[in-house]
Amino acid sequence: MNKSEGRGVILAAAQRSFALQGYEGTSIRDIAREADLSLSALYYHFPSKQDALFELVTTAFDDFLELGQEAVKAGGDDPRSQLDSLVRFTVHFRVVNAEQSRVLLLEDRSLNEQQHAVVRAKQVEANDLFHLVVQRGCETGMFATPWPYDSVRAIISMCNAISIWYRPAGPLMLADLQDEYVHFAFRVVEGEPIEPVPVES
Amino acid sequence: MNKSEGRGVILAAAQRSFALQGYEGTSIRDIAREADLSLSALYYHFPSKQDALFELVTTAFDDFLELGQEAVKAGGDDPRSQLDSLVRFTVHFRVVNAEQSRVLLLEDRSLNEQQHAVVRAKQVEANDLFHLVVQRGCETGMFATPWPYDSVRAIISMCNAISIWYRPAGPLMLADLQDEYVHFAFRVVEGEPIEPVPVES
Amino acid sequence: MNKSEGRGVILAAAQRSFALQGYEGTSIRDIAREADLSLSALYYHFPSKQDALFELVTTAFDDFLELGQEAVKAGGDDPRSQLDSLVRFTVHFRVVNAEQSRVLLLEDRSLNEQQHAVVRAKQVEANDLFHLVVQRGCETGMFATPWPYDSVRAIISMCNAISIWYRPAGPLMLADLQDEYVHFAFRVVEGEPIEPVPVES
Amino acid sequence: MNKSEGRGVILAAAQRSFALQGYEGTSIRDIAREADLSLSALYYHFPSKQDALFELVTTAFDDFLELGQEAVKAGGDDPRSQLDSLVRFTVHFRVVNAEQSRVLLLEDRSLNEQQHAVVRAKQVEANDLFHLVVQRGCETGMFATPWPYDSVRAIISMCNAISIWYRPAGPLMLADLQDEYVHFAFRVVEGEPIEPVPVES
DNA sequence: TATGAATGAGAGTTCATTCAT
DNA sequence: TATGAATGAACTCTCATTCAT
Repeated sequence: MNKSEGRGVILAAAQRSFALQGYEGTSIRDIAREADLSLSALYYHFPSKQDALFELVTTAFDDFLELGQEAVKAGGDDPRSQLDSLVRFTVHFRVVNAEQSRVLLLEDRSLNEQQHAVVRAKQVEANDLFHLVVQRGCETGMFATPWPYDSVRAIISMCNAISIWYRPAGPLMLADLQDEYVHFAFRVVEGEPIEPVPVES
Repeated sequence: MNKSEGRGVILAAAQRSFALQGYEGTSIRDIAREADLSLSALYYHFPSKQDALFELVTTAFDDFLELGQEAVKAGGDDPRSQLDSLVRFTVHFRVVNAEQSRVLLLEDRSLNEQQHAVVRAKQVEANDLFHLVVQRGCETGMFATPWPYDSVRAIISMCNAISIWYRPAGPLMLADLQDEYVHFAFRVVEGEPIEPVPVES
Repeated sequence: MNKSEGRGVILAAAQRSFALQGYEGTSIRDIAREADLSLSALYYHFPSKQDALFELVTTAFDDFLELGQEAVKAGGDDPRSQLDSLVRFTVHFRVVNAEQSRVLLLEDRSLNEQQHAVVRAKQVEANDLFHLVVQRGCETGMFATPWPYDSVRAIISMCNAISIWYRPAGPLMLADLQDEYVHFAFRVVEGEPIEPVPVES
Repeated sequence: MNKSEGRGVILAAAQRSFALQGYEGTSIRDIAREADLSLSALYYHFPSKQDALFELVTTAFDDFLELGQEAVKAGGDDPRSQLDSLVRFTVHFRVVNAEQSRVLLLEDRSLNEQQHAVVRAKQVEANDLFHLVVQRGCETGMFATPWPYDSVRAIISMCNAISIWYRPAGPLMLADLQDEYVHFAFRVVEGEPIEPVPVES
């Protein structure tokens, strides 16, 4: 197993464990077991448990950011289709990368101050994806909400929560969930959705 | 200090610590220090750290439930004023009892299975406060959302998140926040708010 | 066992172990075994292994200093009888407290910077006991050495080394050793001993 | 880099590290870093950390012994000039090879029993250089000390200690130090130095 | 009621060392 | 010759908990 393989295996194991038990609730022995490696092998690849968390969280944010930016771009120039695309993507990300999302959303408090600062910056950047879109939508009169900033907070909150309650075995199809949340988002910012949403439970 | 005082001091210290560092990230020595008590004093009052968490979480849920039920009642028979009252209360609770809320929302995974079952039941009960109101609102035609169930999830998610991002030192007054979130909730369930919301940032 | 007893037992065990295997070569399990205590009991009494070393070293220096000052005083005003008394005491201390001396002489490098500074100050104070006596002896013409400072270094070095090579089971009686080293010391500083030394091997 | 170069680099790195932090306080990673080599490269050249120490210590003793014997020879037949030469050489060795000396003097306790036996033999041989000279000096009446054996211990102790306190940046020139210690040695054995020592601080 | 002293288990981390390449 | 990857044992230290007083 070469170095980058090793790192990958460890990160995957750590993500699974952190998502399930939390960072503090996970021992590095848990991770080693999950990765089917010896304790010390972990320390060949990562200087500390916290560094592994940091790498997980930053990677997760970078992934989200990159794809989020693409989603906005894919929405063209129209804030409405940008919001549609961004919410659709976010719901997708929270469902498909639920573990990654749970770690990123819940475990950042276990980073040290310096790491936290880095992550907070990425967090702001990620939120700004939404803020910019909604801001422009309001300026162009497409969104009528009196609270552009807090409406974004509300939308982000509802999307993020998906990664916590969503169970893949459940009845909700991802596509339906995306439709729903796009709908909710447009309701919150008080804009017209770009296309009629098919009504079904 | 009598017994019930002692319990109170300990629970307060535990709540502060758990809210800040998480259950697993808090040692029983942290709590003792925070409560300015000896380690053994803690064990006089609580059989274990986990039991203290359990008591915190159940109390928090019971508090929320009791006041939530009152809020619904205070809304009379009209699902619209019930929703108004319920959201207003929830925002209030998440702001004023932010620590309690953070523990209740984030630390339940550290309970044991049996405790978790108890808590999950209360969680369902709490969510049902919203579901029943929205359900009735839809049945009476006052709320037009095609997804009564998931719209409640969205509303609950956005309200709960407040306890995470809200900083009391910030510019947002509680009353404004309540107005906003009531507004958002009505937008999500697609109903008419019971009174015009004053527009200000 | 009360707290100060506990500390005493641990310090004794640590001293024995450090003297034999060195600080770095001694694990806290070694100390615990030697003290017949559990690992964790050690941490009830000392915050760290290094702190135990620090306490040992400072105590050893303080003991040496206090008794050394008394020895000088006991020598009255005459630098010759002061030197006699001081060397006699030092040899005694190095023989009787050989373990303590070995730790103090060899393990100070394992202290942290701040602790080291404290210890270095005591070291200087201890050496000054000799320097002051020899200085005065030279000023009064009783000692003729052209190098008062370095002759003290030589005397201290030879005395300290005793704690390393001396074996109590060996043929050398303490009293004889004291006579010898007093004699050596006077030879080095080039002064007349205060009394004829009985010659025997 | 060929094999013997590699060994040299490693031994140099080990010596530096052991002298500074002690054998037990030095990890094999410290040595690798200091030698700018990989961990495995060390194990190509030495079967174990302890073997490297053994080689360092034996080499140091062999060096000292060889040069010490030459020093005695260079002193001709006269015990006085032999002692002069031997002390002069020892001081030189302790100053110039201070690291080597510190390892040899302080770290032998970390050898295993068998290695220790080998080293102890060399130690005896090295001390015997002095003992033989002083013995003859006493037999010929040139040295008057009543304790030939212990006076050697004292002389060796004061010389060895130099490698511990000496700082090359300090004011003491090597040549002066040699003069001083030759003087001290003759005082201790109670013999006439072979030449007048120039008096200066 | 409350504490000081102690404990066994387990935490994260580093150790000297090995081995396939 | 030399290395990257891995290992088991041991490290210092902290954990939740107990118990005699």
